[in-house]
Order: sequence, then C-alpha cells, then structure tokens
Amino acid sequence: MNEAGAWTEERVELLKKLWSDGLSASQIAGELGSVTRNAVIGKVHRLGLSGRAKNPAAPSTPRNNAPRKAPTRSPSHPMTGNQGATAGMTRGANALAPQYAPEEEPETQQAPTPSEDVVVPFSERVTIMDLREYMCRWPMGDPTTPEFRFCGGRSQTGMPYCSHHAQIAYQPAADRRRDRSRVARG
DNA sequence: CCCTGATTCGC
DNA sequence: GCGAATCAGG
Repeated sequence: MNEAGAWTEERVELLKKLWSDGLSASQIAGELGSVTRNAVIGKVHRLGLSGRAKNPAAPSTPRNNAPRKAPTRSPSHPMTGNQGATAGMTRGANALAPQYAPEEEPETQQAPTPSEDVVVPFSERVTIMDLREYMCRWPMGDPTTPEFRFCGGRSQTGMPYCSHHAQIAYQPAADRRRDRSRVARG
C-alpha cells in the first residue's frame, strides 16, 4: 500500500486541490500528514504549481541577483549535543491543526455589544507594560480605567494589529457593508 | 514574536 | 525526486 511520506497519486491530487483552493503550505502539510510544509512547497514547485493564482508578470519577490551566497552548510555537525531549542519542533506544519473554519455567520445575533473579549481570550490581553512590537495594539475598554488592556495577539511585523483586528481596522468602506456583527466600534 | 512562499543543495 | 535548511518578505 501507499506508504506515508511518499507522493502517491492521491496525495499529489489532494495537494493540487488544496493548493489551488488557496490553502497555505502549512495547512496542506497538516492535512496530508507525515509531511512538512517544506515538503509540500518543494513538491508544489516540482509539479510546477508554484505561483498559485498570482500574476505571472507580477513577481512579489523578484530575486534579481540573490547569489544565494554560499550557505556553507555543515553536514558534519547537524546536531552537536542537544539542540536545546524547543522541546519538539512544534512549529510550521505541526503548529497548525488540520481544522477548517466554516465561518458561520449568525445573522440572528446582531447585538451591538462590542465585546471583543469573546474573540480574544483573557490570557492574551496585556497591558502596555507587557505589550511588544509583535503584539496587537487593539484598544479594549476605556483608557481612563485601570482595566484598560490591549489585545496582545500575534501581529505581523509592521502591523499594529493582529490579523483579526487588522482586517477590522483596515476594512475598505466599499466592502464594509458586510459587517462582522460583533466587530463593533472599537 | 509569528507567519508565508521561494530557492538551493545534499541525499 | 525528495525535503531540510536557508532566504526573503510580510
């Protein structure tokens, strides 16, 4: 039978399906299992699927010269002693769970109750003291109260907010009619 | 700090 | 052909 780790027809087809579906490499890797995101990307490139739905004449990352500078990898000492890093590479493909978000939109719940805490767990809420550059700076509550907190979620570099709040704050007025229900006014 | 894909290169 | 390592951008 097909062994895990081998790219069988089914795996390749599923890979193409998920890739064309817009799923990220890590998600596909998590769904396939036994493979890492790198493996998925590698296979994708090998198949010639790279680029997904991007403009063929619009390379986001035009590596003009990038001489790859000799990485000079040392295969002699892949792991000297102990990696001492995370106890288990819980990163990348393994970090993402093979779960899907159907994103249900309860229209019956149009309550204007701006309770962001419903989407942001308390554990992530931080004060300005614990705020980091990579943390979401979405304001919560009144800044005049001592209970004022920030989202504290994971934000991208350069982004003041996390992915969730970034979409809320950066909603184009044209598409704003969608309304996220509990989005509310900050 | 997190994530993404792209590429190289040893196996 | 495969995939880890690395790079580069967000």
